[in-house]
Amino acid sequence: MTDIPRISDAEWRVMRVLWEHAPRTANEVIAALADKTPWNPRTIRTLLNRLVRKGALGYRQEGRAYRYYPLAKEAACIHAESESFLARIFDGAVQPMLAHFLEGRKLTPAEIAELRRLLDEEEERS
Amino acid sequence: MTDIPRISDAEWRVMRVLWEHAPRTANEVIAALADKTPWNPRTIRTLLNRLVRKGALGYRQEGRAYRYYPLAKEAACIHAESESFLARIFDGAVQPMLAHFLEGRKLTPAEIAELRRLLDEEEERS
DNA sequence: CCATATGAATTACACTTGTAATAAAAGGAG
DNA sequence: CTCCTTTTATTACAAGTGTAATTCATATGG
Repeated sequence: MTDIPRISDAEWRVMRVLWEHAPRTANEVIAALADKTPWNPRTIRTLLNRLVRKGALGYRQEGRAYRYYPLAKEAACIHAESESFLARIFDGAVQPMLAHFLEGRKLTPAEIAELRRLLDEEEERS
Repeated sequence: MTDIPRISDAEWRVMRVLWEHAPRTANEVIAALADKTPWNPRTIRTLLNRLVRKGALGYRQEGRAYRYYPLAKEAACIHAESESFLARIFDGAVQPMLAHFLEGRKLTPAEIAELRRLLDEEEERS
């Protein structure tokens, strides 16, 4: 589980469903995605299958169906993707990236306060 | 130019070189990437070609060679990619994304100050 | 016990991507 | 004018992706 499988765009949608709550059968995953995506159930089954092969999901047999659950940890996957994005688009420079997201974006006062708090923490640590 | 071409990982490296300074010949691009990537010059020429076909680059003939320059605007591409990343990984939620990047990351005091300033601005605008 | 329906497994298929090699064109060295 | 070199254009080729359809196995209703 130390090596993070590379998860594609469509696959992320599936992983998020299972990170949110697991284990789930294929049909439950399909139901959860029904109103968020226009995907054919076949497509979702294919994605589940690929994720198992990649080692991102595991499953337990239950009756004639499977119950899937994540093997890859959400935090680790988010971290990997974030670093990859940062390197790709901002050449690894955090500050310009943060500036980009702050600029011209509407945040609630509460969110701003929370971010300030994180900055304070960050400052203390150094 | 309103529709942003989808630029791949390797292609981004090339675009960044040309956004930084343009127009440039293929050889100049190759030289600029020589110490940053292990790519064969052929590979870089292929990427230039694909980017032209995608409409991300244009070129002027100059003697027997081309001088390439960006057609897609950097800011627009960065924006598109950032939104796509945000949607994909954080389901569009900015605050958790920012929190993720702030946590456990080393920023210089100057960078922290700059981010505070951006938060102030953000606050004023609302 | 058999046909059907349902789930998983296999196969499909075109497009993109990484990573080049080869072909074609055209200007400069002799 | 002809050959070599340099540059662009075309072709290659496997892996990954989006998006399913088809096949295989099996539990369940009759």
